[in-house]
Amino acid sequence: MKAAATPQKRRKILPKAQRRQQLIEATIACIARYGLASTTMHMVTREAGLSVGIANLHFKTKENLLRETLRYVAEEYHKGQIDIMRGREADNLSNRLTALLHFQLGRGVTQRHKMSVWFAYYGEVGARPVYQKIVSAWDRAAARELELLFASVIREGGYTDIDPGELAIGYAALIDGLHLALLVTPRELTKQNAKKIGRDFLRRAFPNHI
Amino acid sequence: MKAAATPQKRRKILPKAQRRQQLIEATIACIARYGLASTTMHMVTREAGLSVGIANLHFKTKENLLRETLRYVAEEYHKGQIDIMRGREADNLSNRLTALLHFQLGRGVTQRHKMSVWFAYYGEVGARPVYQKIVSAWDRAAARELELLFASVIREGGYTDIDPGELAIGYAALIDGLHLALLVTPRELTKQNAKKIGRDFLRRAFPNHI
DNA sequence: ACCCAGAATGAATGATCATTCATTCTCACG
DNA sequence: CGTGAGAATGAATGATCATTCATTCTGGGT
Repeated sequence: MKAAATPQKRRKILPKAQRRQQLIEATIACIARYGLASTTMHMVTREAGLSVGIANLHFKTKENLLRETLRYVAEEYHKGQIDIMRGREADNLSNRLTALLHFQLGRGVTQRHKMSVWFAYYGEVGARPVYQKIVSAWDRAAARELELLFASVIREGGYTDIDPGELAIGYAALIDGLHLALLVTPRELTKQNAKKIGRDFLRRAFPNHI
Repeated sequence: MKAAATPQKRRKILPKAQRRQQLIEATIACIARYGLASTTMHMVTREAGLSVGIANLHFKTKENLLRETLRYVAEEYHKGQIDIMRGREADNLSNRLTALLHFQLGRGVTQRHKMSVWFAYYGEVGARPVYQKIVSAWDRAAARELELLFASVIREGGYTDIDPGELAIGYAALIDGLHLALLVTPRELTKQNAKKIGRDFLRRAFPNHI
């Protein structure tokens, strides 16, 4: 008697770029579920529905895979912000501020598994200079863009006594802190409320705009 | 010929509480230097100048040691805050706000290795419910205290249109975010500047006090 | 001075994991 | 339809690590 026929998954050959993407997404899923510390190559490749060896084929080492995954996540988040800040559709500065806030605290970004991945890497930044370099490069780019936006708002509103650079750092810190609060103490803070808190921050700085 | 005499460290017997403390501090040092993921029991016990077996003697497992270490770190930080907020010396509310800010962004708390440990654990919160419970318990306590302080300030200043609970969450988020910025992009933000940003936040909310 | 409860040690064990590579399989191309 | 370049596989390997426990050592009690 033969063993019960396992539905024999047929091997599929795909372009390199596609496999890399698939592995990066599996990595994100595993980090969100099990944490950066206990994510193994077996988990990642199983999650992707592939064999163990595949990881080595496309990314030389685990370290490489983790690095590329961070690059992907960082780019996704920061590019999203920058696109909104540079956006031409919302020429109105008030609308642009609001759109930014809604992106930063909206459904897409504040999904628990996305924030988990984000902070998992932040947690290793203190010990891994490579991660710090990747994150800080994107952070700098977003901070510059935010400073420009705030400078425009300050000019338009005739606000005095506000340094756009400092306000940008403060606003970015507030948003990061709200993400952390949503992750750590979700019971105490709804996304709705987080948005209101962000909006209040902007309103106290730019009362004529918000 | 005998081997070069290693200075033969004499075995020392100490009370349990003292050894536990010693191991927790060694754990903190290792996490700060190598990260939570790659900290091993050998590292920790070597850092403490003791043998490997000692860890199992005082903490049943590695998981226990890490949990107790988080408890220690969380308590240290949050108790420091709460003590200031409840402090009787500074009966003046303005002074109390300032003292709090100086503690939160001062030399003691913002040391790189302390923030590293803090965020290392935050990074695992998404995957380890135990960590979340420990951190969120302390967070809640500090948030309640901060809300009371802000409520007093609001009453004294006759500020309208401010919800003390929401402002407390916002302020706490800002401070967390500033810690993150100090850790990730220290080049872009001095502690001096972080304090100014925190102070500006309070000033915009409580203009008569700051 | 002696003893022994239990604190401390560290070599040994077994589990887990990243990485390798001989082999199998696919499919674009002639 | 046949073929070979190279994509994909997964059992095997060796390294690392948490945990164990037989043994050694210490110091308070007598």
